[in-house]
Amino acid sequence: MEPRIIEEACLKCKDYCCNRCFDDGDDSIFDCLTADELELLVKEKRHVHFNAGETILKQNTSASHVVCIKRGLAKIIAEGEGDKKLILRLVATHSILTGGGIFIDEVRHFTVQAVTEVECCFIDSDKIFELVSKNSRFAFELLKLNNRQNIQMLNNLVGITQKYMPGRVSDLLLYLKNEIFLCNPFDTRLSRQELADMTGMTMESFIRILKEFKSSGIIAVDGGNIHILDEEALTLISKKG
Amino acid sequence: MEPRIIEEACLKCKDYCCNRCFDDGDDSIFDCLTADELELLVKEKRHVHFNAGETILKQNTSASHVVCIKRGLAKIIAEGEGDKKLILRLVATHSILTGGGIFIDEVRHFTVQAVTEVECCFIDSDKIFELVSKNSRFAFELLKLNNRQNIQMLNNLVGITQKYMPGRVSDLLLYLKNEIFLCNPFDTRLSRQELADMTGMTMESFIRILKEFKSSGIIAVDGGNIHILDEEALTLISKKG
DNA sequence: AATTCTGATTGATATATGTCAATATTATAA
DNA sequence: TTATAATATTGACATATATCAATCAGAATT
Repeated sequence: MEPRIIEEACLKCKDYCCNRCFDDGDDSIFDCLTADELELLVKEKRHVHFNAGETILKQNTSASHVVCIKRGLAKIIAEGEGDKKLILRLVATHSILTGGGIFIDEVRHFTVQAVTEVECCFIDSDKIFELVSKNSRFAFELLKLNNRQNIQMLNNLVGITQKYMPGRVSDLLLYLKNEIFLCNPFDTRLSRQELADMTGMTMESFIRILKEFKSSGIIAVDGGNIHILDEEALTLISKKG
Repeated sequence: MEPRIIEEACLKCKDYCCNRCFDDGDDSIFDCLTADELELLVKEKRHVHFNAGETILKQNTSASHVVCIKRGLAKIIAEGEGDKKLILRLVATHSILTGGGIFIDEVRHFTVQAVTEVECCFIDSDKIFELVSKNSRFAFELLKLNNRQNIQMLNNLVGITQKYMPGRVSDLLLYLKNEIFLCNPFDTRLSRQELADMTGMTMESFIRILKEFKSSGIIAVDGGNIHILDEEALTLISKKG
């Protein structure tokens, strides 16, 4: 992949941003843009740094920007009535947050909070709209992104409503390993409370299941560091509910 | 809105199809199409009739078509392991089903089943793809549709995970009145089992909550016919969880 | 080292919800 | 109409999960 004009522009604005910054894993949603379009997108973007724990986007505020996570890990939280929260998913390096409803009501339907230090870019939603109407391949990519999130949430919904706690914890552990950290002994960087909030259960209950798994020899746990020893067992537990 | 060429074509194929057939409530997703594009879309569409109970689309089959509901009521079901099912939402006259993952894996992630008699059109997905790349306004409309479903599912997820049964039943009743049937004493056409499947709870539990509401004077129930007497009370119960 | 503090763990108990079985009601067929 | 099945309702009971309180471990501070 040859470097693009945009790299130059980014060097100019001294935030080390490049097209990799907009790479969503295997195939970037921004790959289909021309140099000019990419330039348009990035020209007035703002590069922002967050410390762990800081709120990047807040639920119920107006969704005027799209955020690209350049480095770090963040959690997406749906806040319910009275403290109750559900962590929908994590977003890692090279993810794009189109936000809850930028195409509908321009209101964010969830909060995004930094888990580690996070480097990200804020891009004006208008720019995205402009590109959607200019470049249909880009629109297609956005549809794919949206679709993917839709399916993930569907699976989440079905899992949480139909499975017992061990099944849900299994799903979480497999998700962390296979989709977020991509390595086996992985360091979650998340508290027990946060992990529990990803499964829709209490911290205490979560800990109990984790303990069961540990004493069954399915996993090894040391603080936030989790090692999956028997992935097959987890898959099985996930299936049977 | 002046009639379009397509009406003529439809009279020809004798299924009374017209551009209204693609009207998604207030603003049609197909409004932005030119006559030629609409023609392309509808030319090879097939009009299909389903009896109540019949399966319109089946989960895990390939998503080669998009379906427009022209008349009737259908339910969208996420099938889990072993009989377990969750009814995600209902789709009524003038809805469009882009299907689970037409933009990703071309696999359907849910089943759609007719509740009443249903008249609908099957349109080739390829046609949709073609239009997305030809007409960016259409792509934008699809993004909106997708986004709306995403938000609805998010609210559903939060509700089901964070609310007690009375709150969930309240949500369901308000949904049925305000978003599906749009009138107050409404005839659900759904069995108690199906209603329960929309809230992620057991039929027996659902019936008990319904009975409580009835004896509190919040609703009146006669078979499938439900009359909301005190909507404020339901809203309150929904809020407090 | 002692002290505080925060997060993790464990235990005892409460409760929301599910399960199972019995009965009532309505729909369907003969 | 009677007979038969399907669905709805109710009750008694089981259990998954939450709640509350206590203890423990490690980090941070003094």
